[in-house]
Amino acid sequence: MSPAAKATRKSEETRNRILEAALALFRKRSFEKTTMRDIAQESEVALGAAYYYFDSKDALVMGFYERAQQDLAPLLEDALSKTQGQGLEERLRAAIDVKFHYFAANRKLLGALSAHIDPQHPLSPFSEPTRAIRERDIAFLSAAVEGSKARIPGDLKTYLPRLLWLYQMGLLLFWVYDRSLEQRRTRELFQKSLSIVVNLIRFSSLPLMRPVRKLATDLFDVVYGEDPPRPEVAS
Amino acid sequence: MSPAAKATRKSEETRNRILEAALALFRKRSFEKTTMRDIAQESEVALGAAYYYFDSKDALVMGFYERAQQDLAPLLEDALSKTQGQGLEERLRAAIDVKFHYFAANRKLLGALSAHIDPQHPLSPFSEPTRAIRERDIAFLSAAVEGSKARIPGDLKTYLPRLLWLYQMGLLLFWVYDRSLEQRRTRELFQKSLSIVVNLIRFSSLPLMRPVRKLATDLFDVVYGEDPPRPEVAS
DNA sequence: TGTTGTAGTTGAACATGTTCAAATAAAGCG
DNA sequence: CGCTTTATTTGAACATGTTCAACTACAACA
Repeated sequence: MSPAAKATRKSEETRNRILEAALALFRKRSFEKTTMRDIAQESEVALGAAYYYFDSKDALVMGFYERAQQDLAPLLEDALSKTQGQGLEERLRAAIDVKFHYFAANRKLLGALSAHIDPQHPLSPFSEPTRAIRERDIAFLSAAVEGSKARIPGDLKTYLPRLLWLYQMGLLLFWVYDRSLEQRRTRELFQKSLSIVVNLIRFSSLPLMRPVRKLATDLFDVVYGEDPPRPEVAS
Repeated sequence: MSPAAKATRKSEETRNRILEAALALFRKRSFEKTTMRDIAQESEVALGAAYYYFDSKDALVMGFYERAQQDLAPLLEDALSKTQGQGLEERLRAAIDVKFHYFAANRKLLGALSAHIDPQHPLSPFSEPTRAIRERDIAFLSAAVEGSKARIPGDLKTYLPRLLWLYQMGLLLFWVYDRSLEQRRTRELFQKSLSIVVNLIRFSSLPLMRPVRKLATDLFDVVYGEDPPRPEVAS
């Protein structure tokens, strides 16, 4: 191995060690109660070094999110290929179940990631920094629809994946803060709501529902409309 | 005036002075960029005194919220009495408009109040500390429905106000983060969505829609279900 | 091999929300 | 009034996220 490659690897190892230590502490003690000094100590680097690898405490959570997305990709592909050609409900359930499983050990930690509504906040599920992750996620829901038996009218095609992403996001959010035993309520909500969602899609896909679809998609366009050029931000 | 009353008044004045200074600074410079030291200086008290009157920086926002609710009550009553007996759409529009108007000067500040999804966070719109305010708010929506021409089926009666509160909350939230010029998008959303909401209520109130209503209310019960007794919290 | 530049590392210093023991003022009471 | 208790005020001290100038290690290169 070239010396340069060795250095790169060492640097990556350090970065990884810091991230691991951080996530372990976050899980053990919650995001809020873990200090950057704790993380530095646990990963045996100086405080400043942690900031050399991660811009902020939030960036560590972002690191978790990115890794999650990487881990999830093959799992989701697997779930979707196993349900290829089945009903939309089965495919959506399979995809969303993958996430519940994957995040089960980090349920609380997920809260740090989604605690902010403000689209300007880096960790918000609606922020610019999380855009790439969000879009890859939406692509999976798109694939779930595509590979199912469901026939979706053309005027819904572009909207449905984002709507389903919102639905799934709501479920995960509810789950994160679900204080019932073993998150029983989330399970019940998932079960009941998914069937309703799928029936709603089926029903709204009837040809005579076209005007209703128009109402919904118009509304969606207002919400998702592009923001105007931002005013200069003093830096 | 008795000395005790005088003291009470003086204390109230100090508290008020701190709150005013805080809100003025929040408006001028945003919640985040205002420090407690700024507030203390502006209101001419020591840093510690600010904490004597307000438990935390967040508590100042809570103070704003409480005052807003007090100010809003007569305005809402007025709006509702003026639209007595009119359609649900008019009454809801009137009520929600009152809020947009009232909060217009504090739109950004409202963000500090609603930035947190976590129901455990004191400032979350779903938290225990904001419960009283929330319930008074829901009561107004209840009154808006009651005094309108709309006939609501019995099985929806208890749910509708809370659903409308969620709707209104969503609108306000969208507004807070709406970066379009003069919040044009929020206005458009309000306009279009309100009509859809009212039509949805009308439609779902048809006798033959009873099973659909049952689906919806069951779902709602899962979401709003009581949490089990909380585990002891180490203090 | 010596030089130089880059990547990585360090801990002190800073800003800011919050706490707290001590000081002061005011109220109540005999 | 003098004493006691309570309310208010003070600013130093603390915890923690973040920045930064200085230092070290090491690779590349003449």
